[in-house]
Amino acid sequence: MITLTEENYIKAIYHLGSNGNESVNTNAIAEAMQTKASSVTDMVKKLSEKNYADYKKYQGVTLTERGRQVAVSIIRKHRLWEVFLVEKLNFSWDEVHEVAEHLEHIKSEKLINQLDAFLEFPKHDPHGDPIPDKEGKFQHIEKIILAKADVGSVYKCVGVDDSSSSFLKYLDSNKIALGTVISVLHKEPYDNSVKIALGDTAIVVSQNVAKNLYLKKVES
Amino acid sequence: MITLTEENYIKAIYHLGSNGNESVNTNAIAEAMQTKASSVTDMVKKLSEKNYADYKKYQGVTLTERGRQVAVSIIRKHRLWEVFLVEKLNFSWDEVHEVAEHLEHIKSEKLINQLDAFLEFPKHDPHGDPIPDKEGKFQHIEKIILAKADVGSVYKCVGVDDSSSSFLKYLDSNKIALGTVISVLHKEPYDNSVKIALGDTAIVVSQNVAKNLYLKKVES
DNA sequence: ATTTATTTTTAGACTAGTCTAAATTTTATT
DNA sequence: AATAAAATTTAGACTAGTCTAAAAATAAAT
Ligand SMILES: [Mn+2]
Ligand SMILES: [Mn+2]
Ligand SMILES: [Mn+2]
Ligand SMILES: [Mn+2]
Repeated sequence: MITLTEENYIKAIYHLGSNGNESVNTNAIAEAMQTKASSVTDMVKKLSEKNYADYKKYQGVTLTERGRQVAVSIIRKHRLWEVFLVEKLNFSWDEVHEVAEHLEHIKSEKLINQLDAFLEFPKHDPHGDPIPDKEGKFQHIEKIILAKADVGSVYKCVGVDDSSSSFLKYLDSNKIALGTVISVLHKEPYDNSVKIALGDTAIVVSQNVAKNLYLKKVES
Repeated sequence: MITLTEENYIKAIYHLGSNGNESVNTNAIAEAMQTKASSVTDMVKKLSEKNYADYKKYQGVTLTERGRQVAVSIIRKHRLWEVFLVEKLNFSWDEVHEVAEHLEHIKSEKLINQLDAFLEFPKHDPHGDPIPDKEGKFQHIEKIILAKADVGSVYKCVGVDDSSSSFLKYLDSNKIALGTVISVLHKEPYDNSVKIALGDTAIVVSQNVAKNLYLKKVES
C-alpha cells in the first residue's frame, strides 16, 4: 500500500524534477514539502526501497517509471477535481488548490474515471495545466510567457505558471482570465514591464506578471 | 486538529450508541472498527481528553455535545457524497459506501455546502438514511420494518437497515429499490418469512430480509 | 591544496496509532 | 460468597512520520 505522505513526496519530486526527468535535491524537496531535510532523507530511502525512486546518497533522487505513474495519476486526480470545483460547485480558480490537495488522494479508479466523463473529459484544469488521460498521456499545448511575446501581436491567455491565490486574484481584478485576448503594445526595457491591451483598455503589468502568464498566438 | 482516525472512532461511537445517546462498550467499538479492544481504550482516553467523549474506566463511553456535532458533520458529508456518486457519477447503491468512507474526511465547509446545493439539498441518501442539514438537523421519516408491516396493507420502500453490498444486490436482483411499492400478502409463522407483491409478481422473502427493509404506508 | 561553507545524512527522540500478552475489574455461575 | 468467565485496561513493543543536533560529505573560496 502507498500512503498519502508517500504520494505527496512523489508528486513533489515529479514537479521539482521538471515532470520526473531530472534529479532532485534533498533541500528542494524539504522546501517544497515544508519539512526538514532529515525527514526527506528518510522518505527517499523508503521510496527507493519501494521502487518508486532511485536514490544514491548525496546524489539526489529521481523517480522510477513506477513512481512517475503514481505522480501522473495523482496529478490527473488533482486537476480533474479542480475542474469539478470550478465548473460544478462555483469555486473560483484561486480557491480550488487546497481542497484538491486532499481530494487527489481518494483511491478509486471508478470514481475518477466517472468524474472525468461527468466533466466531459476536460483537457485542462482551471489554471490551464494539462490533464493526463486514463493512460497517463498529456495533451501539450504550445504556449509562451508574456515576457517573451512579440510586441504588436495578439494572443489568448491559456495558463498561469504561478497559481498562488494572490496572483490569481490579481488577474481577476485586472479582468484577465483563461481565454482573454491580449495585445502586446509595448515592452519597457528599463524594468521589463509590459503594456498590454485588454479589449479597449490598456494596462501595464510588471515583469513578475509577464513571467507567470502563458499565452498562445491568435490566428488572424 | 482532529485526525481522520479520531473522526472514524467518533462516528462509530455515534452509530453504536443509537445516534449518540447511549453509552458504548469498548468491545463493540473494537468490533465495528476492526481493531483490538486495547487500541480502543487508548483512543477513548484521547477522545475524552479532547472533550469529544465522556469516559470512565470500565464504564463505557458517550459522546459529548462537541463529539456529537463532529459525528453529525461526518455523517452529513458521507451521505451527501453517496448521493453525488449515485446521482451524478452513475454508481449503484451498493458501490458508494466504501468511497464515501474516505470522502467524508475532506475538510471544507464550502465544498460540502456547495455540494449540497449542487445536489439540490437532498433529504435522504441512496439507502434512505436522512441527511442532516448545515445546522445538523435531521428530517426524520416515519418508517417500519417489513417484519412489522400489516398483512393486506400497501407500502413504499423507503430505506434499508443493512446497507451491505450483498443485501443491496439481493434487492436489485429482486427488483426492489427505494420507492418500490410493496403489498404484504402473508406472514409465515413457521420461519417468519413474508410473502409480498411487487407489481404483478409475488415473492417470498426471509425473516432476515424482512427485518432490514424499511417501509412507509401508502395513503389510499 | 587547504580551509570554509553548504548540503546531506545519521543518531536519537518524540507522537499517533496499533498490536500482544499480562493484569485487573466486572459480570455471571455455581 | 466464592469461583469462573468475560470484558477491559495496562505494560511494553512496533511502524510511520517527524524533529533537533551532531557528524560526514560535497562544493565553494581562498
Ligand atoms: Mn496532497
Ligand atoms: Mn491547477
Ligand atoms: Mn471514514
Ligand atoms: Mn448510506
